Amino acid sequence: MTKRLFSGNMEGMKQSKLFTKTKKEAPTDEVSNNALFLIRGGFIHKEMAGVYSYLPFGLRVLKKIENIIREEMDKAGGQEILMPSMQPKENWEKTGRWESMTDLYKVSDSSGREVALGPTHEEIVVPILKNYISSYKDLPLALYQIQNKFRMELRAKSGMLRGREFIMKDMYSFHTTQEDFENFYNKMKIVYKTIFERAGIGHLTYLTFASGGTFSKYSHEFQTITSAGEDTIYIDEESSIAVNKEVFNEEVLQSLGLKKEKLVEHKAIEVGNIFDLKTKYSEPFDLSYVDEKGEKHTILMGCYGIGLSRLMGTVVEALADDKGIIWPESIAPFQVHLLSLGNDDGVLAESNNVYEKLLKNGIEVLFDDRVGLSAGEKFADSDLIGIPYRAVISLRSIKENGIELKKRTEEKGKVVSVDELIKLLKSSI
RNA sequence: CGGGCUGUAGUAUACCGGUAGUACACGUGUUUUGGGAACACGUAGACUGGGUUCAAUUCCCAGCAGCCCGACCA
Repeated sequence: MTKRLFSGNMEGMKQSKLFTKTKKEAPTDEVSNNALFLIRGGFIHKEMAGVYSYLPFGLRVLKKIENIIREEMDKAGGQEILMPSMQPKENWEKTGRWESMTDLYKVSDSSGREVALGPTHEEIVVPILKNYISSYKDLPLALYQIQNKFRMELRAKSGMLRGREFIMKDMYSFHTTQEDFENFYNKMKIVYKTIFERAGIGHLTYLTFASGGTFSKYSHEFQTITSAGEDTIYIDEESSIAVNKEVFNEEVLQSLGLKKEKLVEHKAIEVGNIFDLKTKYSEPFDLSYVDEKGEKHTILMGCYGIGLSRLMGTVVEALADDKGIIWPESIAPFQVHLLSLGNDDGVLAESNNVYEKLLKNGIEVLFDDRVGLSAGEKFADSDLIGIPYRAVISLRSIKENGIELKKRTEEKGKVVSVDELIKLLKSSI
């Protein structure tokens, strides 16, 4: 089932009309593979260190990631909301984080009023709920949003992996008992695993034990193997779990039942995390409920984050080859890249026919209808952009009575009919 | 935030104390068309401020910005 990203006829796009262009030269102010490919392919544009605009391709990928996450959050019982980036200083003073959080962006206007640019939203979501939650009957509850976050990283780096403004899904859950919380927390582990599988990096992503947890001594991270990663983790393939270097010691391994000699060291990037917040944020705002007996209790909380922009960069890092990006079908900007080769009128007419046919069948297609370009240039662009399937129409393919179809990961393609192509693409998602 | 390096066209680069050159991209035209075509013509550039100098894009200083290493990263 294909989810429509946009209304109207935006399922397809003609490259001759697209305002972005691919770049042959790599920019010198980026080093990381994800930023280099995403910028060269026209997915993103760098505004300043750690801050990027999303261009049409990049936005499409982002929307697809967003849809996967939204579906899974909704399935897990989450209710979607959208909270502001500008946040009152008083809320942050109440939790002590106006002073303690060193990477908090504080901005002031000409009247001298100071506000925070949200790096996370406990300070907002908790006061909201004070207006609505007062009984045990209102709980449990889980709210989430997909929204821009701000963090004053002293050193933004690695392209989309560590930005100052980035896009994150943050969910907050609210519970009456520790048991209820733990059930939900454990459910979220499975939900997260599903999300990373659907995003195409499930095979590289591990539930990782890290420092910072409260109820179980650990916090849980989801780490994806990539050499561009900032963390070092030790993976036990058999149980499919990992231990972050920060808590890697004999005592921890023993408590997790892991054998040191079976663990393999990898560089990895944290694509998601889940936290037990206990009453850390409900307490300062006195977010509480009354139970069946009329007794008042402070609400227990958990929080669950996934960096969407980081996930996008991670997929590029983890799956690209030396020619460019290799998108998983689930989050590729388009399902198929249709290339029209040569300037023959018959080829152009046939390409247009096929393009229209694909659109009518609800297939998302990027159509390289540009004239005057060499075949090599179109192939190189196609490899860089990384759409899973490439369909070529040329004098040669017409002579062979079909379309040359090749996966991005394959060396050689095969000739198929339009109907076979449609059938394949309809079933692939 | 400490240390280092770097700022020349949309991008990537060259040379230079005295008129800034090239490639990609872009525009016009002709040829070409299965792995980043060719030619011709054209558009477009020295981060900001101060100093030295007859003269600064070039040398010096400061600021700003970018990158790298480190620290930091609920």
